[in-house]
Amino acid sequence: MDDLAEILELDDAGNPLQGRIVQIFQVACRLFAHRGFDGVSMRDIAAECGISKATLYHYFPGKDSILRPLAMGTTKSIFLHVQKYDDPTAPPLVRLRVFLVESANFFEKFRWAWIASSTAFWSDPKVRARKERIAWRDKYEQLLRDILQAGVDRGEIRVDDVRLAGRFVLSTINWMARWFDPDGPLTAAQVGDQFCNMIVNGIGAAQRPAPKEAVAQD
Amino acid sequence: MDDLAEILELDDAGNPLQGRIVQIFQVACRLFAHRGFDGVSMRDIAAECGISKATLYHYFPGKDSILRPLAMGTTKSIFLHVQKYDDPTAPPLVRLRVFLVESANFFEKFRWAWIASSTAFWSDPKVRARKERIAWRDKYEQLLRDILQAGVDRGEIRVDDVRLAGRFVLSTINWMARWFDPDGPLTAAQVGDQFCNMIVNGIGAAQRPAPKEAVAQD
DNA sequence: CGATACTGACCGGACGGTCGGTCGGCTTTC
DNA sequence: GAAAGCCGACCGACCGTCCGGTCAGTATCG
Repeated sequence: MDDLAEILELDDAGNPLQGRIVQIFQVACRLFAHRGFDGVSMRDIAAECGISKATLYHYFPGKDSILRPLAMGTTKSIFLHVQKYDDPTAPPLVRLRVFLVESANFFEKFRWAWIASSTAFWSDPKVRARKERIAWRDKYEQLLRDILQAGVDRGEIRVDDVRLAGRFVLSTINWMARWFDPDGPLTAAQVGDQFCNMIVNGIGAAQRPAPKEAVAQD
Repeated sequence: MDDLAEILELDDAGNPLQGRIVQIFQVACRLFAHRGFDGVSMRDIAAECGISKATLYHYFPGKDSILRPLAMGTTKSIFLHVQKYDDPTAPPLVRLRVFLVESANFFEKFRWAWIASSTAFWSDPKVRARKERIAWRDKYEQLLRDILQAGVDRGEIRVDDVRLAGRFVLSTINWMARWFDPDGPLTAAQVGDQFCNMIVNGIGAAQRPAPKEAVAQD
């Protein structure tokens, strides 16, 4: 189960979140991930938590206010997580690998929150906490672009369009939410690592060294 | 506007679909793509078509029966479309490029149907015409894997795991639905083409020839 | 005692879906 | 050729259900 307390904001007084609130977040984001925001009713959440719907409203003023911290916390935390592991002085290809592997690690650890958060983004383009959330998302994407640009500047990465290349890289991570099976043979980090190999070296076999030699492995 | 008549099944008598039915499909899939299946009511669809809700039910027995042919038609048609352009005797790297570019072309032409269809798949994993639809989806993915495997067998593609590589390739196409702007500077086909460059050659600049030389260009 | 956790009953409204019926155009019949 | 029969397109009104959300009240606890 995702340890959501790590990625959720503290309450107004700065105290850690109460158990019941964390439970509601956990239940809600698991349900949102499976059935989508509109497919989950407040009754469902309350029942799954073993409390009445009125009690749910005792803790949350509305349905949106359950989703918003989830989406916000996830979007903000993945940036902070990846940034924490990024060493701007390291070789760009190493930074790129760290970016991918740590994004995958975050995805695996907070899988339900990630999925709930991305479907939320998708299902409702109008009002749900867009601005601040998009700002964090942009920082995340910008970090990737910075890495790519650094690689281009150093002559270690060759792309025509850094923005397009950034979307190319993010596609592979973002789409994992649709098919990744935690019980499958590979961990998310292993998938991120292999994706990085393909991103950096390509899958073509034209005259070039074997993938292992092209970039540092851990 | 998507020309949905191309990808939708004919009626029971084999006649082309009536204008009103096509209109309903077009309106519905545009709305589904924007707000999600659950975010669109039958009233919305009827109002957008300029008819009453009762008339809508005159043509369709239920809400699901609007979505199902859309999702089915899209999933089936993209396979048929890509297969039509695939030449199994061509070099695998050329076939891969055709696969990507034609997938992108299909996406651009039937953008709303594609998006509506993929959100539908997502929002409800239970009953909505799963079996047959998944069968077409599998054929589409299998065609890509066949291309990759052919490349591996000929020594023109180097991957550890064809299935994982297939997901890698599909990620880039599937995620386009989330960011592609038809009014942007690139056509979908151009994006697919550039993605193919990155997939085949990688973005690393390690000692290897320039992308243009590594694979045939049209 | 007051504050907090909690509840069942309830509300207005939107949902998917149904029903009885109107209307204009096309056949059929004499 | 016109009356009769028919049919598909269409509509307003309505149904039961479930939604998000509210509220008065109770149990518990420091």
